[in-house]
Amino acid sequence: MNVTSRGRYAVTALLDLSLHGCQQPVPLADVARRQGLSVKYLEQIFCGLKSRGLVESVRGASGGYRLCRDAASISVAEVVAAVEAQKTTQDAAGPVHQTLLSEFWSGLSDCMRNYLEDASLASLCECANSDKQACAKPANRSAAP
Amino acid sequence: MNVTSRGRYAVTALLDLSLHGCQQPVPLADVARRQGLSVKYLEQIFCGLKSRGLVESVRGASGGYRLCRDAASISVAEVVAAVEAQKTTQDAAGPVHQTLLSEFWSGLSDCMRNYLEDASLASLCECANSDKQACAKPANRSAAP
DNA sequence: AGAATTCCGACTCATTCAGTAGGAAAAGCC
DNA sequence: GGCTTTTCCTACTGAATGAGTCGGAATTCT
Repeated sequence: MNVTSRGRYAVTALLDLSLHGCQQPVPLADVARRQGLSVKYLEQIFCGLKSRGLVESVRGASGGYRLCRDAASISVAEVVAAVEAQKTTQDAAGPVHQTLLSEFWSGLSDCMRNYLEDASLASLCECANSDKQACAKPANRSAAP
Repeated sequence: MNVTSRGRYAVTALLDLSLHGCQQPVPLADVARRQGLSVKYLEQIFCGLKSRGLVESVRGASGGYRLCRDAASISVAEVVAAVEAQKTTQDAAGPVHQTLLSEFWSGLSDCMRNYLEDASLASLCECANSDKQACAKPANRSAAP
């Protein structure tokens, strides 16, 4: 179990998607502009997201991405796992040198997983809206180099 | 918050220390032999452990390392932090791109920290002894390839 | 004096992270 | 039908980090 910035970006991007995609697909260019990321990097991330069935894509002009399921039913754990899984699926029973401690360490993973499973995209949206409506505003965000 | 294999080795090594060091210091060569690690690598790890006041050293022949405090008062969190801190102290408020999510991610760190703070070296020792007396017995442990 | 240890600092090697780049295929729009 | 917008695919780069090695100096016991 490991969370890198790629995983955090994935959550950010999906949050953006769920806030802005009311039904029609959202192009990555929009997400990129709003969140200050590169389209190319987002493509990579969404590749993993799609292969895990979290989003679906519409190709061609006026295409983009859309959540496959309700935002309330998508946990952060799933999102992170989707993009983390692209590279390696470690975290198995791997390095044997300490069988007696392996339970303890896998307990740590479980602990993290639980935390991430308890949060859904929808619940984060609510937080975002009440705390500070950071990314809810499509306007007033010019390209700042 | 991040746990690498260095942190896991540190816990392993201190566990070994607390099982075998009854009062006199334990040389790293012994730990290395029992746990299948290199002395050089252990030196590096114990450097961090010592600077955080978890162990004390005795130099020269028949020297070695000894726990500074009772095994029950040393949490795994401390051990991990000690060797993790050697390299970088990241995990601060760093990458700003998502202020709204930063609380959520730092909550994850807290979650991990709590888990690691709840376990002491002593408690792990007990586990080791009851589950399977892996390293508690100085005898009947020949080098099994 | 000699052996056993910790101590110190540099060094290597592989992997992973983060991000870029270029172009091909698909689909809407005029 | 051609143009544009988009996803898709695959490779590449560059920096950081992790894991571990190595050689030798300082210290202290026997």
